[in-house]
Amino acid sequence: MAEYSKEEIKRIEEKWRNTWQEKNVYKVENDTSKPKCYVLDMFPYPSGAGLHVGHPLGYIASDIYARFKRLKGFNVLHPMGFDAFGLPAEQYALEHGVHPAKSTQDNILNFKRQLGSIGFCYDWSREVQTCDPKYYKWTQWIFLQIFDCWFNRKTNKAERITTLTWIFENEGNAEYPFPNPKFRLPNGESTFLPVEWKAFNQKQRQEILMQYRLAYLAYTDVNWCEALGTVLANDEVVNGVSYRGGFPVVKRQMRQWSLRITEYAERLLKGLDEIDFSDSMKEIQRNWIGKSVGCELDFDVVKSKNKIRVFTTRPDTIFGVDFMVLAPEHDLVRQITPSSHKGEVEKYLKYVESRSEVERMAEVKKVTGCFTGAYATNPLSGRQVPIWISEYVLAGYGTGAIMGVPCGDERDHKFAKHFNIPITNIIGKHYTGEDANPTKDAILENSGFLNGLVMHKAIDVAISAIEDKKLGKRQINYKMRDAGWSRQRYWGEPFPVVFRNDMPYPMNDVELPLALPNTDNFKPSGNGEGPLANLKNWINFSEGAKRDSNTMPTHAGAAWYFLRYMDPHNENEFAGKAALDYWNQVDVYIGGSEHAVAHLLYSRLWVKILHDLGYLNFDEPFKKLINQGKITGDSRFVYRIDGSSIFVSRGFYEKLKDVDFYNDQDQLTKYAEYFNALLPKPYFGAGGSLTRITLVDDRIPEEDRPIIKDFGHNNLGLNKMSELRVHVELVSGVELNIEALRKWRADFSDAIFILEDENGNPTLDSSKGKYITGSAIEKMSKSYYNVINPDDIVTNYGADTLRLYEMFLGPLEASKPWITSGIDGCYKFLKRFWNLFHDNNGNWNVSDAEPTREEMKVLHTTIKKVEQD
RNA sequence: GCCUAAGUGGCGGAACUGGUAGACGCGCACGACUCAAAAUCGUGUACCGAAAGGUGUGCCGGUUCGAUUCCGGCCUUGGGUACCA
Repeated sequence: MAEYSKEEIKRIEEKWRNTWQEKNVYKVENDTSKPKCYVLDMFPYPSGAGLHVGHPLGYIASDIYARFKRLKGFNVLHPMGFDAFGLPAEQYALEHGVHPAKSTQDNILNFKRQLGSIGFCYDWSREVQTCDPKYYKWTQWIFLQIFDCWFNRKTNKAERITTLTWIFENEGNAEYPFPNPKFRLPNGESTFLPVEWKAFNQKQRQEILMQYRLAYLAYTDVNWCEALGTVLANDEVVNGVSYRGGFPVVKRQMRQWSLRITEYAERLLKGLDEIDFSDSMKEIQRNWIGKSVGCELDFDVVKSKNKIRVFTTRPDTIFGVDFMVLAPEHDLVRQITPSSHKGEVEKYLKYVESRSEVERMAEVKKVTGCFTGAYATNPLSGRQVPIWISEYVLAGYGTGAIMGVPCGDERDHKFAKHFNIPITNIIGKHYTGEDANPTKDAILENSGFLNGLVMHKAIDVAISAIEDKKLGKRQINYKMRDAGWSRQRYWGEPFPVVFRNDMPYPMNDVELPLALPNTDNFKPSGNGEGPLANLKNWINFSEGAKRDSNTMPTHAGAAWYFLRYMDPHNENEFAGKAALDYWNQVDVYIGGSEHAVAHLLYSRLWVKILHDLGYLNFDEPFKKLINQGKITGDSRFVYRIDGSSIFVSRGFYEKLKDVDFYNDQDQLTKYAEYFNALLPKPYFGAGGSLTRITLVDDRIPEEDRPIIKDFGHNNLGLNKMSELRVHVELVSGVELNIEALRKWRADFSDAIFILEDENGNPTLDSSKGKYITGSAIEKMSKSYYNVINPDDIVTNYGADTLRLYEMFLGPLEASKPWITSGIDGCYKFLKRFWNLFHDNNGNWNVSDAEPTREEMKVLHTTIKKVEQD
């Protein structure tokens, strides 16, 4: 066959890319009689690093599917765009003084060039960029729709605020309690009558409505990250440090926008049953929502009118309550503490306050607490139990108070043991006295009217009794919190509201977009306000009117971009009704599992709200989700003897690493002699006395010779070895290219490499032996020298080889290593395929002869198989 | 700990609803072409065994005429998650 050089590959691919572009072959129309298919990739954040081979994996899969569906007669929407707002561009601006708009555009151009070279069939005329004012106009508009609605728990959907004001004018709010049960009117009440509503002034009404709005302002505990100068969402905080950068995060109160996603907890949970996500993905979302069913009940505080309300999923264990625990932040702590215990309690509260989030996270197992001196009465048994406070009880979950059942709950058990609180056993031999047993299968003992019942059956009996006696009620709790929606950042969507008299009012549709003002000052203004606060004229744009100095999180633009693709140039609506109805749900959505909680939940939420408001006739955005696996890197290691510049091949490393370097003198002597036999002069040997052993470099004159390492044990100078990563491109397979390595890093230029020959013997002669490297599969990272850039593959082998090989690596969903050795196979495969239709000179060569029955059979079997696969 | 996915040759991985285990590729070996190498093409390649034959899908057991596939128990690895009462 004709061989194609790199230049020819480039020429051919360029030619067809240009042809496709000129002829608009991938342009998609909205009005067509064809059935639709919507194949979507998670749009990328255009980072400065460009694409690596992991990025295109999902894009290639979706591209193949889109192409297939198109050939099968579907009208396929297969767009691409950019999630272009975000923190990295802003940080880059701070460090390099480049405006985020500029660096973002540069990065987008680079991404588009890279995507283009892989030959994707996107309809680029539908491209969206979340930082484009024409786009974020509608992000702001949708935000205002969310601001303008509330969740009606009776109809189980979002409704316009006007329906709520009508209710307040006619019925008051008795039937529609505040979503936050702790909220009180200035008079201390939680309900009001229509006459009271009418008497409220404008600001008071707005404050009450704010309690119901699905996008609302409130003073909330937020994750404040000093280093980033911003607030982070819960899912941007991992183990008490920031997801990006790993900086410490502390709690802080700020007036923030939030989305009342908790109102949708149940619908978000139920919706999972209707959509085709992987089990693990659904499970992650379920865990995040964290539904638990149980009951709330009140314990009377002895010699006081106070009641402590607890939430429990195990009311069956109520007779096993040996103590109560309040969160340190609980409102009642100071009220119930008698003066005799005030000192102790205040001391403990101080201690808790001093504990950072990081410390609390790191020392989860540490038991701390303090007795308040007060007692509570068990409403069912009448028994009095001590009330403690402890940081293991969280203020933010349930009621911020628990009933301690040490025989059944591990944490309660540890607490009781630590503070010597007597433990009541209600589960007989299921409790050994050593560990708590959370079983539901035990027969209850010492449990009054529940005696003799199996625990899982007693749960319902106990709840019924509690409800009958009006001690409490059945209750469902969710772990999920409302979503913090303010960011103290520059590079995001401004909030389209105007503050008058400290309350926000929506801007008119015609005033949108509220453009992000231009500035060169991206520094956070400190004390919680974002860079926009530096622009005094913009913030205080007119008398008595202020703008919000925060911007929205990147999730905002990403929460609805899949809708904009349907009608990307519409200037009157976020997308036209006809387009929305036609394209409907995304049929296949491909992207990484790292967006499991944030992006997917917020997208689902926005779609549900827009559905409730009548804009969409579907209430789940993604019919099917496929999570492509990560492509991991394939790193290469060399083994350096510590403190020297001698590298041993892997075979010796494997043998030596198990040797006891301090005690196994015989083995070490063997290897030292073994290596010494090769080296220009003896290198390994006694570098000191028998008691003090040092490693020295014999090439340095003795008087200047520094002690490189002092081991104190073996006297051979043969020390432990370290693994060093070398660039994967310096290695073919596992054989190191030594000359390339010497050039790669100057400090390796004089290194000695002990090679291994076929029999595993050491040699320095490169014609007799090889340096074999170690290898490991780990994440692709610049610092691991294992990053593969798809551009290089396209240049050397062409786009088709890259595409084929990425699909060939293994199942789309599995994470798998990028091992370059296999790419030749795909290249050869394509060449052989090409040769089927071309002669030796590269000319098209097929026969027009009538196919035989046998040939037709093969053809159709193949078609069928390809289609099914 | 809990949830979840997975474990098959030297390697990446096939095998759809229980029906010939190892497709395809890498690697390796041999052969053809070549003065030679590369490229290309062909043949072989799960393991043990000279062969006949036997053994094999993480381990132990079960259901079945038949199990990589279903059931029970265990081991290992990846991912998620955790003072959530």
